Parts: sequence; C-alpha cells; structure tokens
Amino acid sequence: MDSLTEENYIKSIYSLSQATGEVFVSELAKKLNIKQPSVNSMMKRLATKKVVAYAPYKGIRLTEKGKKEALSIIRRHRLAELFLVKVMELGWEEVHDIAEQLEHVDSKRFYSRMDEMLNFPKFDPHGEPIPDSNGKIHTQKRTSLSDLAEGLTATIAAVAEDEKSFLDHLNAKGLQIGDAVTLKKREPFDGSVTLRHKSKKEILLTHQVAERIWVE
Amino acid sequence: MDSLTEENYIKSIYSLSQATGEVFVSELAKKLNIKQPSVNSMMKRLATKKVVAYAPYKGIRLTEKGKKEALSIIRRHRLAELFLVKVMELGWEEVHDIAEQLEHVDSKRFYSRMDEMLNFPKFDPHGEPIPDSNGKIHTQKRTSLSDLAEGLTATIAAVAEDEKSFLDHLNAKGLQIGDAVTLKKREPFDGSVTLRHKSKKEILLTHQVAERIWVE
DNA sequence: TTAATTTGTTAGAACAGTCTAACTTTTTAA
DNA sequence: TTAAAAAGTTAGACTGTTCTAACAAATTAA
Ligand SMILES: [Mn+2]
Ligand SMILES: [Mn+2]
Ligand SMILES: [Mn+2]
Ligand SMILES: [Mn+2]
Repeated sequence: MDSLTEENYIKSIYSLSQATGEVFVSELAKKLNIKQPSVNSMMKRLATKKVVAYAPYKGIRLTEKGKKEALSIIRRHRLAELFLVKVMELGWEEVHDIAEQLEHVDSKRFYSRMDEMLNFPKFDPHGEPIPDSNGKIHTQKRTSLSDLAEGLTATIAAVAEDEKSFLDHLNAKGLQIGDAVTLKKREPFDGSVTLRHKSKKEILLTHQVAERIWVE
Repeated sequence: MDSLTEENYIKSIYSLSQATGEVFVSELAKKLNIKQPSVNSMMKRLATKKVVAYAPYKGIRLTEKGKKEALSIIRRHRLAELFLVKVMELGWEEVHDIAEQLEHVDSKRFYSRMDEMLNFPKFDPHGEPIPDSNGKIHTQKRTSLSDLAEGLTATIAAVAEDEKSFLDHLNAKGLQIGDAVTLKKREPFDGSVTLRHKSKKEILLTHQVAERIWVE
C-alpha cells in the first residue's frame, strides 16, 4: 500500500494536525527533519493518492482515507510499545524507537496476536489511547500538570512525549503513569512546580517538563 | 549500516554459497527475483563496501565481514521465528514471512530480550541452528529422509524450507519436528516414500517433499 | 503600506534500486 | 573445434526520496 516513508509522513501529518485539522509544510519539514521542497513534492504525491487534500500555499489535511491509515499506523505503534513493555519487559523509555520500526511490519496476524495477548488494551505505556481495529480512538480532554491548581492532588494519566531523554528524566525523578501527585507550589517566576509524591520526597519539575505530563 | 535491500542480498549470498563458497549472478538473480544487471550493479556496490569479493565473470563470495553480517541477519531471523512460535503462539508455517521483516529491525535490546525469554535457544522452529551472538553456528551433517534406508526409524530434525506452502503440506500430513518415522517403502520409480508414524497412519511423501526433510 | 521576513514552490541534481536492450565472455554441445 | 546457449556486463532509462539554489507568495513589522 504505502511505503515506510509515506507512512511516516502520514503519521506526522496526523499528529501535527490534531489541534486545527491542518499542518503547514514548514511544520512537517521541521518534524521530519526534511527540507521543505521534499515535503512539498511528497504532498503532491500523497494528494494524487487521495491521502491528503492539498492546494498550493494552503494547509495540508488528511482525507478520510488518510485518517484511517494514520490511525492504523498509530494503533500498530502503540500496541507494539505496550507489547514490548508488558510481554518483553522493556522499560517505557526504550520502546518508542523499536516501535517506530515495528509499526511498519505488514502482518495482520502479528498485531492480532499482540492484541489478544494484551487482552485488547486501551492505552499504551505512555498513557496514550490505542485506536481499535476499526480506527476508533478515545480522545479525552486532558489537564496538564502545569495547569493543576496549588494544593490539589491528581493522578498521572499520560505523558505527551515518549522520547527516551524525556522518560529518562521522569525515571530519575521517580514518576510513573498512575502515580498520585499533589501540587505543593508553583513558582510564578518560571512556572516550575514542586510536587508531593508517594515516594515521600518532594519533586521539582520545570514548566517544560510539567506541561508534558497529563493528569486527571 | 546496510540497507534492508543490502541485507537481503547478503542473506541470499550466504545461503546460496553454503555448498561451494560462491554464488553466481544468475543464481542470485533467480533467488531474489531480480534481473541480472541489477544484481551485477549491487555486487559492485557490496564489493566497494568490502562485503563481497567480486571479479567480473567470477563467482561472488562473502568476505569475513560479509559472513559476519549474514550470520547476524540469520540469527535475528531465526530468533524472531522461534519467538513468534514460542511466545506469540503462531504456527511454524506462518512465522517465516513475519521474520523476513523483523530480521531488519535495528535494536540490540529487542533481540537480547528475545534471546533471554527463549533461554538462549539453539534451534529455530524449523530445526535450523541459531547462530550465537558472536556468529558461531552449529552445522551438523544431515541425512535427508529421501536417503534413509528401508526399515530404519529416524527422528525428524529439521526441514530445508520454511515457506508456508511446504509447511502447510507437512501439517496436512501430520508431520512435525521431533516425530519418529519409520521408512516402510521407497518406490524405485519416482522415489516417493511410505512412512509409519506415531499417528499410526501410513504417510506417503513424494521425493520432492522427502528430500526436504532432515532426519537423524 | 511598503519592506523585511517567513513560507512555499519550481527547477534541476543526486543516490538507491530497479529495469530493458544490446553486447561480450564463457560454457556446452554438436 | 566451431556454433549455439547460457551467463555476465554496459549503457541508458525510470521511480522514489531527498537535496540545493533560485524565485514567488503570504505574512509581519516598521
Ligand atoms: Mn511512541
Ligand atoms: Mn507511546
Ligand atoms: Mn525463515
Ligand atoms: Mn526457519
């Protein structure tokens, strides 16, 4: 169907267009580390394949077909991540890079067995929802830890990033999905927050980190 | 290091050159379903990469570096096949195609976890030896079922092919690795053999099938 | 509202990997 | 030992994916 390269474009278009429904060539180029003219010519190609709707100088948007393909890739990625954590006992910080490769494996059986073994899971190791095999995905409105009111307690539901360096940082701070945290203090100057955590220790996070943690 | 395409060439060169130490462009072209000129230009490329030794009109042979790479790919392929059978409970007939993709996954961790989970296995689901992480491989001399003397009993140790259609055929006949079979009769006309098997049934195999079954 | 900046496009090149057509070398068989 | 067949090579082309250089459009700021 699509090449690995095309799949990676589709996935990025999906995630970058979440908010407004469209992405710009410049954003995609930055995300994929590819120059703008390359993105431009790929958009022409994906447009002829009816995966994106694209008019010169206008934003890029996925067609229904494109959305379906994006969700299918995201499903494979997240199922793979969870499989790597739950079945293969890898750390949540090391699975993303492997899943980037596994998501391109073309085999219904491989993924349906994962799904069965994991008992049809709803969330990946980073708290992100796993689209079902029909492409349905649970999108809940989320509160960032950087917006939690002082004094309130909440549970870490997900992280907005699954890059190793970020998760290594959370590991070092001792934070995991499911942990309850109480927001003790927010510094008005730089937005950094101090948390109370089950570890009994106080944890200090910069704004940059706190805003990537979703709580509920 | 190498592209997926290069890895596939290297793997094929390794298996086709097993017997004599070299392969010819025509053999490689047939195996890979690629035209001879394409193989020719790839050989030039692999030669500059010091993966093969290649002189015009001479056979192709892997360098030490090339052999090491081949064994590493074969290791990944066979580990993946066994993982798919033992951990993911797929059938031995459906794992080869998936392993053809998984073998190209670039992740030491992924494979070392498989190795651990499988307890450092020595053979894949088709009875083929799995090279160790240093590239050492157990090569035993094998007897083909088509050469077994009449009246003798032997154990199925491996199959020479792991294509789905062949294994589906063995499944239909009820044959598996580890099964004891007694050679009741060999037809001189076409080399087909009749076996006695634990299933109590007599099994008839054509020469074409029997010669792909290794016994010991 | 003009000028600077940012964003996007076109043109043209390059590399990986493949092909067909045409030619050469080697092997096989008459 | 020559002629036919098989195997291998070269030349040239094409697709996919990417790049740089140059230019055009849209946006932002003076
Ligand atoms: Mn991920
Ligand atoms: Mn994730
Ligand atoms: Mn195989
Ligand atoms: Mn095998």
